[in-house]
Amino acid sequence: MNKSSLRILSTLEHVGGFASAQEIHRIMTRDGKNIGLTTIYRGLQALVGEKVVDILRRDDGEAIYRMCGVAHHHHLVCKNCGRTVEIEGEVIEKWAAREAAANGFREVGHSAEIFGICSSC
Amino acid sequence: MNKSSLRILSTLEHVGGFASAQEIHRIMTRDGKNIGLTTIYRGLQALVGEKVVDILRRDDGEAIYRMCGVAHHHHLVCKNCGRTVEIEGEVIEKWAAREAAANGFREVGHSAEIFGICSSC
DNA sequence: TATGAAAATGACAATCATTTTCATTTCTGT
DNA sequence: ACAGAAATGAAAATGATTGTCATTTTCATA
Repeated sequence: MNKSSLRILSTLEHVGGFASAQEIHRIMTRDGKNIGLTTIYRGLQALVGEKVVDILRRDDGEAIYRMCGVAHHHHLVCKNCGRTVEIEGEVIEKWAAREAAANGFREVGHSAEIFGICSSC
Repeated sequence: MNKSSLRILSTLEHVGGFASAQEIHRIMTRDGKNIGLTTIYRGLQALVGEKVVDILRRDDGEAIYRMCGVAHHHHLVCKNCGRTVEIEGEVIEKWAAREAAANGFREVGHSAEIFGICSSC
């Protein structure tokens, strides 16, 4: 994690929600932080690689970034015996964020559950 | 719905899953169908407007299209005013199927909902 | 059949986000 | 201080998508 990545991360933290590379660059430039657009792209790539930052897409295809939150998990529940398995749901987080952004929603949360018949039943 | 839109739709039907505008153009050109890339883009836009075709994004941001199926949808709900938007949830279907299979579950169903504050609130 | 307005078409140029290149600068350890 | 490595950013390249505009097609009506 190098210095500009940290500066980018701090900007991302400051804006709160999502921001595109170009927006981040505009903001940092406006605020007197001196940084090149190229460096922003590289920094964001690095942060995404380190899973510190999430990337998703606006409707027009522009990539937007946000700090990774504490990704909450979901449940797989047996309709018959009630056995519950905790599962990973990163795709759901992205889906929720993307759909919400596409429709102009803020302060987004979601629920998702899978139910079926477990192998023992 | 004009003639080229129909030809595009038929191509899309033929390929089955998803295809980008460029891919559709490549396929139609290869198959001797004479059509310009611009017309493909316009036709796809029209089809999306008529809700005959769905648009989504590849990871690299390229737009891909498919015929609207009867794919069941999900809801994006405003916590404040209750406004509800129907949204696409193909990723959810896949996620549910994959996680269920990984854990040996059968007869799988799922629920997923996103909630937040809509742009008017 | 002829005609003219409106819609459709497609070649080409423009736009815009993102990536690549490459010369220069900044670090890092010795 | 010095060499080599990593980081930086300006500018050019890339690639998808959109805009422009002259030409062609469609189609209702005379």
